[in-house]
Amino acid sequence: MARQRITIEDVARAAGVSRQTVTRAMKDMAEISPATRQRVLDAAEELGYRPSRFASNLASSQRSHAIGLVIASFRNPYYTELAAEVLDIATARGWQVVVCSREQGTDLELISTLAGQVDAILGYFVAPEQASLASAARGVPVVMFERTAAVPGLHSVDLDFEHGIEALLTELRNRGASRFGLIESDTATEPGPYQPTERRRAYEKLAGPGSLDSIVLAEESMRGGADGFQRLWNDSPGLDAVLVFNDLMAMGAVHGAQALGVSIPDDVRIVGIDGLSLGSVTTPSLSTLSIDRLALAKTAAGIVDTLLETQDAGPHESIVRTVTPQPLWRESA
Amino acid sequence: MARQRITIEDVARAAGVSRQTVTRAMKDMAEISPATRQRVLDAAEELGYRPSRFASNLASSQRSHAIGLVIASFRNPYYTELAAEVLDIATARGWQVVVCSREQGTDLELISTLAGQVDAILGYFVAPEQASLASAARGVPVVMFERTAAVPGLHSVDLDFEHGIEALLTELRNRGASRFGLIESDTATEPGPYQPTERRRAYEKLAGPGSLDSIVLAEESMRGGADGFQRLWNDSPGLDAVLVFNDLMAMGAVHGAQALGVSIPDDVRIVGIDGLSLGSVTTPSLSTLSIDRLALAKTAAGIVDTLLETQDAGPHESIVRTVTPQPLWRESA
DNA sequence: TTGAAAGCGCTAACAG
DNA sequence: CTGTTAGCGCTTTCAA
Repeated sequence: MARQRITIEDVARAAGVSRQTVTRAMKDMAEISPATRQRVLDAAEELGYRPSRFASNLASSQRSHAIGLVIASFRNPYYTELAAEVLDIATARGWQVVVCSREQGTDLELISTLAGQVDAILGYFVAPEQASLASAARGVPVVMFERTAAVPGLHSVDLDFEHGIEALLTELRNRGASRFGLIESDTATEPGPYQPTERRRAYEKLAGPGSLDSIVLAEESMRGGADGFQRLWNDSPGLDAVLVFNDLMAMGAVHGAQALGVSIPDDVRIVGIDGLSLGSVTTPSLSTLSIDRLALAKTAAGIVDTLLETQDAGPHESIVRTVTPQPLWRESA
Repeated sequence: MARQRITIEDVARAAGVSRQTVTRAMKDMAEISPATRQRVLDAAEELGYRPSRFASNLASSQRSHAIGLVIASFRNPYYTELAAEVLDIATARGWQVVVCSREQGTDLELISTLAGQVDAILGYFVAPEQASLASAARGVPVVMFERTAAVPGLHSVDLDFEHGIEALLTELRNRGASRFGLIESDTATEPGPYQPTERRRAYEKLAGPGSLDSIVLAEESMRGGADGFQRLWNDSPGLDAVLVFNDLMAMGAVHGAQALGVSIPDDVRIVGIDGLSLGSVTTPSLSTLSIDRLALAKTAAGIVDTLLETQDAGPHESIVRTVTPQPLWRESA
């Protein structure tokens, strides 16, 4: 037979008082005599009483807010630093944050689980099927990073890669580069057919026909970057600049190049995307298209503010905001 | 005037059905006609209805579990990798995880807030006053990392630095080192008087009188490590081995040494603590006392399992388990 | 200073 | 297939 949970009722009985008196004792309220207070506390401790967080939240009027955050991985500092920013902002607002990584389930599973626990969901989703995401969220607003929201109930903080990459290419050309390569992530899309990322599309569009010489897919890790660079270098001699999907892979690419005896930035310029602080302490330090994670977090939080305020007014049209990455020139390019 | 929350009652009224029928529609239950189902769903969408997670969790018998995790920082991969392990394990058990960093509040504040939201708390705490931690937790069990629990309601996963550091020193001596230095964290203790960390105590005890030549305090970051090394090197000529509080600082120390033209490991051996995977891709790669984060996470989860099972049987004596770090020899030592 | 009553919003067990 | 009746465990009036 399963032991029943110990409730406030049990404590009240044990201490010979009413439930209300137990509440008074537990919450250090004023109107209670020290004697009964102590008696109740002892009884509670004796029984191992622990208030139900669901019951107390239900009964009390001042609701607590919680948001869910889904990052792609805990093994990439970009995401953990973003999580740090989100946590700071959430803390300032008194929100709890439930953090998950996309490695723990499919988008739909994660959203569906979180929807039962939080008031809003932020995160990185693949989102090929936005309608199903929205329905999995059962009315809980979802703010997606780097995926333009197109159905009600979903919202987004987009990244304007076109302008960022344009600035990058212009300066790269000024510095004498003319033959560009790209190392692209092979896992940035859901299981299923590979789809070019927005980074790639922006790059292809801007590099112009002929000037973008070669593209390889690689695993989204440092090792993948090293490997990708070596394939690229072998397949496409004469490259003088390589853009890499993210900084982690770019740091790997630098390693891969060094292992081949290729000098950076003399033989080839390497540029990442993200703006990790780690990139400033490598040798050479990493040039990159920097994404302002604080701005991302703030923007997302602002959307949630709006949504939470109007949450009783019916369904909400998509809110779409944009953050523009900025080139950050260091030594590798 | 504040708008009231939209409840299941409102939806029922709007759709002209009972509350129970609304539940049936929302949860895709069997016994309902497609027509009314759709009508209810439409009404719910129209009103922007979102079920209260507190009410539904209270009412349904199958409770959901959540744990809180407090890490020291999101800027140190050691902690985020630990978080990744904890998340994996929690996910496998169907637990939600609320993550916080110690930068967001004092130990007491964090514990007190989390106590209202979760069923157990894991984390890094300074814990000079264990009794107050326990009382802030209001009966919610707390599992501390690297702090031996000494009062009921608190539990711990300790690290056995003595054995780990002993192995480290023995091998370092075999390799010819004899004059040791230590770069210690200045922030590993709560605001207040500095207290030597367990790492330092173990090191001092084992290095023996006279063989431990110099100790500096430095900020717990890469920059702090670089700075610490330079002070140490200037103040204490003749050192041939330096142990550093953690890998991040050790990587900084390596940089600091290189900036001074000091060769590693020829002029001085540098050893970190943590076992970050990042340490394998630096130049030179970092030797370290590796802490098995998966083991830490598993051990903590095991304690929580025990606690959750017996949660109705009264208060719980402290459970204390230990994990022993292992030397990991790479190039820097 | 304490107790009794009335919900919070939802789900579960029954009836119909 | 649908509605009614009870709670879940706690907090909040309001009396006493």
